[in-house]
Amino acid sequence: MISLFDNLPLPGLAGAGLPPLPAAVPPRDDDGTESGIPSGAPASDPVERARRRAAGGAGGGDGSDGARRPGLDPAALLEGLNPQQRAAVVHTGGPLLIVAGAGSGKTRVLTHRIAHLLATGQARPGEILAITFTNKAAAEMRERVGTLVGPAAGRMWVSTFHSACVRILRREHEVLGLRSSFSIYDAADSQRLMSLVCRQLDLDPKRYPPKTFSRKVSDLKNELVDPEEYARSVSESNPFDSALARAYALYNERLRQAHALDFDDLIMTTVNLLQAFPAVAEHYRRRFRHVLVDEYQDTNHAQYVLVRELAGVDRDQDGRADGDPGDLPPAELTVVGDADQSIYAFRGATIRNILEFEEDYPQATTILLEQNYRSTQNILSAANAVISQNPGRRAKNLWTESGDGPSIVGYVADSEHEEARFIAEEIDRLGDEHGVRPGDVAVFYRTNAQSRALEEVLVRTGIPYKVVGGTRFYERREIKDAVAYLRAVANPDDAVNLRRILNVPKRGLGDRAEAMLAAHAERERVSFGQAIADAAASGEERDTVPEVIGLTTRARNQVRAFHELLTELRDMETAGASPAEILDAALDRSGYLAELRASEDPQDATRVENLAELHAVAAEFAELDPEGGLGDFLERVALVADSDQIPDSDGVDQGQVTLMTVHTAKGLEFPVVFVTGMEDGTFPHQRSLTESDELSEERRLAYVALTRARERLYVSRAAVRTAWGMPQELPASRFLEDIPSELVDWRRAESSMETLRRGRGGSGGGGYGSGGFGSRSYGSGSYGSGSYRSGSYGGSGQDRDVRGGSGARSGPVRTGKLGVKETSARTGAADPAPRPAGEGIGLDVGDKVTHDSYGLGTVVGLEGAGSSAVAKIDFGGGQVKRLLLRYSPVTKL
DNA sequence: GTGTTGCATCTTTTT
DNA sequence: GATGCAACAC
Repeated sequence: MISLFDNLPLPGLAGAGLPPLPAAVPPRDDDGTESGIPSGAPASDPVERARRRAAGGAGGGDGSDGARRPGLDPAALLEGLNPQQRAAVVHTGGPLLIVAGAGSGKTRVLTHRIAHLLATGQARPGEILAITFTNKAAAEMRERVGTLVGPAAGRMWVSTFHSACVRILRREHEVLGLRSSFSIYDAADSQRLMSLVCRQLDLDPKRYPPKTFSRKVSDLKNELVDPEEYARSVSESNPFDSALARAYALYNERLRQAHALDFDDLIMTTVNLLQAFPAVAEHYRRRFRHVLVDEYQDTNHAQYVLVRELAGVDRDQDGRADGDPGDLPPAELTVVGDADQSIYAFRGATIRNILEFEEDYPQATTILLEQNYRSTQNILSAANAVISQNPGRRAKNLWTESGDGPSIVGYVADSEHEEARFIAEEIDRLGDEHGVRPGDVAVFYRTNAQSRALEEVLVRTGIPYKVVGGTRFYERREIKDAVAYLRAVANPDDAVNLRRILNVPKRGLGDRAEAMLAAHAERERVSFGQAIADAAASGEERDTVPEVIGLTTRARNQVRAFHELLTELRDMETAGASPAEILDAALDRSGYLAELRASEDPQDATRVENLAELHAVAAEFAELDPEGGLGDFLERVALVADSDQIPDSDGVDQGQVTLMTVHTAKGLEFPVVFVTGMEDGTFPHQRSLTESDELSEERRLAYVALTRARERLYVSRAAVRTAWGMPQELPASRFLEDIPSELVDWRRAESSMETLRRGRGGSGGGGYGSGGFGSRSYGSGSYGSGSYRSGSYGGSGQDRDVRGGSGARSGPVRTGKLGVKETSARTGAADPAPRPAGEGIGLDVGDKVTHDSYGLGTVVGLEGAGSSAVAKIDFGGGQVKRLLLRYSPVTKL
């Protein structure tokens, strides 16, 4: 009986450089025999494990099984580990929680733990499921385990939540009524579909924005709330909620008709599958005896349940109908995470999962990893100080043996351009004086839009750089168009993608034709793809096929041509053409490429290049995985992320400075890190200022940012930053003030404006008459190469003086660390005169105001309320400014 | 049916 | 400042 299990076919090892594709999943013995297997030996019994292997031999001729690999010595795997790490590696038995602070060697522990399980015979490679969040993390883990245990690592499942689910769903697609080449919709596709749905339901897009609905549906799916359940829970008197309930139901129906799953479905559907089909669940539980989850703090509810289902934790409670509860013990569960690095609550991650792990799993063991192997003590002390301000947090204190290191360098610029200039000069100087290569340097920002100013300066100074993230490759229009063609080829029912390309490039099939086809599909209860086929029917077929009414002859001819194109491409696929060849044909025969080439628009030239790159990706795919079909390629494309494109740090060349958001930076490290935009309103982000939960998340984000640095850490802010096309004045980030001042060497401690204000009678009362210094002070010319620049390179004595004065820095701008919400109306420089009681800001449209720099103006609009209130003020001469009242020196007259 | 213009919104963060 | 969408003109 046991051999049945042992003889599971092994996945091929083709495409060694690539993550295994779903096709590599071993077939399942699903005739029910499995459930009848008496479990003589609990999987966790090492002796039995070893015996099995010795007796049965490894299945499928895997002479390279890890345990036979010479040199895989359990004791050797423990060398160089500290006591806590070691405990985590050797732990056996119940669930294990590893609380791993930043830089504490988490991946090392995980990989060594896996290798140790194999070396001691506690597990065979095929029994291991390791789940990460990013493909990059998965690849790294696979590679590092590979170096420890050899090719046997190829038999483990090391993948992201999403791709693990796709692998499972692909195998089980029949049970779900899906074609195996089902489409995966990304956020943009989902929104498109939601727009169609909302239009069909006649919902006013102003009151019920499809985008909001799309996000809400995503949230619901992350909570495993299906449309029926949601409809039940919603009160009909609430128009928004009931509209949402209807939209959710129709949206899901449309997805199903299109044989498509959205991102959240991948998890939710897998959970549903495992819960609804005990035999399927049992198959995976038997297979995966060790489940390891990385970044556990970022799991959402659906992922949490998925882990429980896979590990078989809840078996006894929820329904093993076969009445054989003692059969299969739960898999051994290891989760690794750090609540302080949870930065994805906004998309449903719940920090609860890690905080309450011990309650969820009463037998759990917890191991804390606090020794940091990455950063200097100065950096860690700063990070600790910032994160310690978060309420309700489990105390944790990172420490290192590597010494204090250089001071953290702080810099206050007058504008984002000045900030960028400082960074560029500093990178230059570090290169000259300390041999720092551009590749050693990373610049972080809160939002992608901030990369612009940095890029401008880097281009000008000739420092090589690379922006990671931003508008992502697979979200570019031309790429989405091209991929839509491939999706439509692979999945003829994929309505969203068919509609996307129906008139791309232009073939005279506009809204009207599309509507007619959609109406036909609805009337005849067929898919949109079938409607196209019906319209294209000609000659004899015409009699057997319902007519698509309302199409002009011309439109019908165009639809026919479109349909023929798709048919040709599908024939190519059937004939075994590679994804690259199909892509080629699609772009060529549709005329898409020709249209771009003929275009005058310089942007279109870039588009052609991007398509060439996509083609290169497809060609490379075919090379590495010759067996891979169109579906495999599309799956790969659907599940890639930005962070996957981050170059590995150990390039031989000088490399490039890496620019990215803090979110993207998670899990990475750099010798030199610049954390930019440390302003209240930028980082922490504006939208987080009023919610303490969100503020906590911002703080964790700051913690992540600071702990990326190995040796040198820079924090900088700009007193004025252009956002929404308008300059805004922003005070120092509260996170800066949390950093103990003795750790920071302020190269420049306040902005020109702040210096002037202070000089003019300062923080107290009425120094805010009409502005004597105009907008000139924002320009780059008014200070620049003068005194402080040389100061910044000069002796540190002067720096110290500046730092000494930094206490005053927060004076005029923001008072203390009081709750923002309560004090916002009265804080800030904007308050020389008492404000009228009641409405916090006391401004109305039509009021006359003065502004310290812009002079006299009239309020022409008000937006937001409380601390985020913004006024649109016309200062004459076409100057209409949007000002965040809380921080703007505006006085009502 | 297509192209242009003006308007609104956008700036979190991602598998 | 950019992009996408809706309304309008051709």
